[in-house]
Amino acid sequence: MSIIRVALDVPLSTLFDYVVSAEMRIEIGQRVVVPFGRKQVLGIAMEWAEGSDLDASRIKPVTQVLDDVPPLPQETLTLLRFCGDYYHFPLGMTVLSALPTRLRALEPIKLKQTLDYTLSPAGRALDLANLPKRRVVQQRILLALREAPLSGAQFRSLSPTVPAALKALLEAGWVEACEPVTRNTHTFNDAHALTTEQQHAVDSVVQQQGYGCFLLHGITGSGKTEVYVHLMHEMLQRGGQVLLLVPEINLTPQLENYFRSRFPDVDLVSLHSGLADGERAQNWLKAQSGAARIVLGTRLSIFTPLPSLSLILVDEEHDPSFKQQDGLRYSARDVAIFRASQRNVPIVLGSATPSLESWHNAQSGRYKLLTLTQRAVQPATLPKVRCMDITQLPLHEGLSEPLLTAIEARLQRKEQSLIFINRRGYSPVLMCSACGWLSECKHCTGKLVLHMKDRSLRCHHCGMQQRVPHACPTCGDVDLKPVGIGTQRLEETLQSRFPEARILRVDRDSTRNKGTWDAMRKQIHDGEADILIGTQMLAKGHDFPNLTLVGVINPDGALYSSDFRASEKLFAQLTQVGGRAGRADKAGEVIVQSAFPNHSLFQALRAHDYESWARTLLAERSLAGLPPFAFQALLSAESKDEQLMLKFLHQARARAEQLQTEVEIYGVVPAAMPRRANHHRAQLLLQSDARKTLQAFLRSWKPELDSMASQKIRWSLDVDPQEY
DNA sequence: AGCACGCCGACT
DNA sequence: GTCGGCGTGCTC
Repeated sequence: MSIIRVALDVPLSTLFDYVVSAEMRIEIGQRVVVPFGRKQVLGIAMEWAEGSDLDASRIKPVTQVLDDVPPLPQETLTLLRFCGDYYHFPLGMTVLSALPTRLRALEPIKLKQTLDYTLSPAGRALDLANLPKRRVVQQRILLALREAPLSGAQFRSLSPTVPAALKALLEAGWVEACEPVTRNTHTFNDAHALTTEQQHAVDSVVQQQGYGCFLLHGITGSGKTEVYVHLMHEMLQRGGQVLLLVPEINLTPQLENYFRSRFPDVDLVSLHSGLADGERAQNWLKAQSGAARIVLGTRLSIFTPLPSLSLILVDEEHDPSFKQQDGLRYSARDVAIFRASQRNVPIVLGSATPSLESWHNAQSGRYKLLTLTQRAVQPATLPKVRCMDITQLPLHEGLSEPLLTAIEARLQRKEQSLIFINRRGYSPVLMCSACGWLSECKHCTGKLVLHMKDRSLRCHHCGMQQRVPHACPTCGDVDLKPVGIGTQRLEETLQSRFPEARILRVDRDSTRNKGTWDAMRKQIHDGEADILIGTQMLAKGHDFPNLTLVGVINPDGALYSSDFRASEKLFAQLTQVGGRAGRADKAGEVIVQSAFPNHSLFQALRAHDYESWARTLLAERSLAGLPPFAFQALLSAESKDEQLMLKFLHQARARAEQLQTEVEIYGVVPAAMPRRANHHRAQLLLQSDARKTLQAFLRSWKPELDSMASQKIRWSLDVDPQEY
């Protein structure tokens, strides 16, 4: 009697044993349907077992083996085991969360067979001259097929109307589907010669034998993408697959088009949460089969099986969105590095402002540093950065005169300005001018944000919404005033100051509807907006060639934040928004309004000197014994019952101390947002100089936490936390 | 996580 | 006498 151990989507660290009947064929990595409790659930066959600790009578048989798709390769299973282990997350949930939703369903999936097309005997005999002249695309297809069979991707590069023409030709019986042909050449649209620096970067990676981690540090506009393209080209020539990880979904469609235009006949798929379940599964399967040669994806794509993976690229490696903030709290960048070493292939981390973790590793020699110092598109220059001291300047609704003058100059020159502000809504708070009452959320620690459009007060943390009161709830005074500036109020102010200007506000409120952001981007590109007001959404994204001014409204919060990474993030963010200005042949300008214009952060920003800034921060971190000089784990808990939640954390802390570890155990402290949606939240930080020590500790501590758990408490353990 | 079982309060 | 609250425990 054989027993197989199956991973299931349950919060338990164990696998589950099932009996496999003699006639049932199961391969490791296959999806299986098994009885669990009173339901049938989907699992992954992980390993064969010699026997079982359980009484034979309790072991149920596997219901069904799904052989609709190939099994997950052992390499992927090993990667997932590593992740479950490293992030101390239940193995079954780790494995299942790596699968596209559609493949977690009990129903088998129909694999869309990717076929090539070739001329049928009839098509071969056809005289093209007899074809109606107007059927240009059909003619082009037939002509191309005389040379060799073509793949879907190659067809697409012929004309956008290929699908209809192909359908007609298939119906006419001139063209027929055939088994895919293996090709070892592809079309590469080489844009222009690489700079010496770019060439050096490409050569270094190309010459790398086996695993090697490269940090590609290149200022905005220095052509990191061009390096990626050339690396892809090289790896494709060698017959390999390339995985490119990118931060957010709102960028993927454009990037996808871009890479398609550079490799018109290469099979490229994208993987991100914006895809429909079916499409995502099909793309995933295309990657798993090896048919997709380039895979472009957000963090979730790091677990995709790639049989001939030969290079991983992580663009904007410092970006916080690579870290998952719930469930399996993995860092896709870190998993990517593990995967590259597991696979023994090179990996490139690219950024204008690398994370201090990566920078530190590059300094110590663990990573190989590749630097791009020149802007690739001449004669573009880096934007000039000016800091306005808002303690010395009068402000009009939050805007300084120099900034307003600069905007006006852009309007006259028919150029675009971008005002970057980190608060959406009209104003971040409503205040009673009589008694000082502030609009606070009943359910959270946060303030209610005033939204003028629908005259509501909204909580950005729990989603609570209420109408703006007519009078102060405490003293009854009717003089309620908005305090502080949000995107909506800024829009109003600028509109009254520049009545002729076309102002576009880009934030989560204005782009909520699907497709809106795309439409807005087009508007900006076509020059149909003069002033853009936006939150961090606008910091990333494609170049707006006519944009020459970026204004930053009071980013000071990060300078005295309790989050020790706040200033690192701010520098990256400001560098990124600054990079939006003056990318074409027009010089750009960045104006930052701050109460601390001489802060070292702004000095470094003005000098475009990431390196000295990183040196300063690393010195501080080293002195304070913080990451990257230490490794952390964070236990967070929340509950409606504050006492119960605190009891859990204190008990967890006591157990940790009993474990006699060298790991430093901090006190139980309230979370950054101590109350959210009526849940009280607190946390406990663990730290060690050695990853190993921390991991060993967590391994013995985690089971204790599991046993202390109670239904009323939600808790999570975050290894290498990025937010607190 | 689900989903049972199980033991105490207000209802036909 | 039952319906149903959510505390506790198990799932191969």
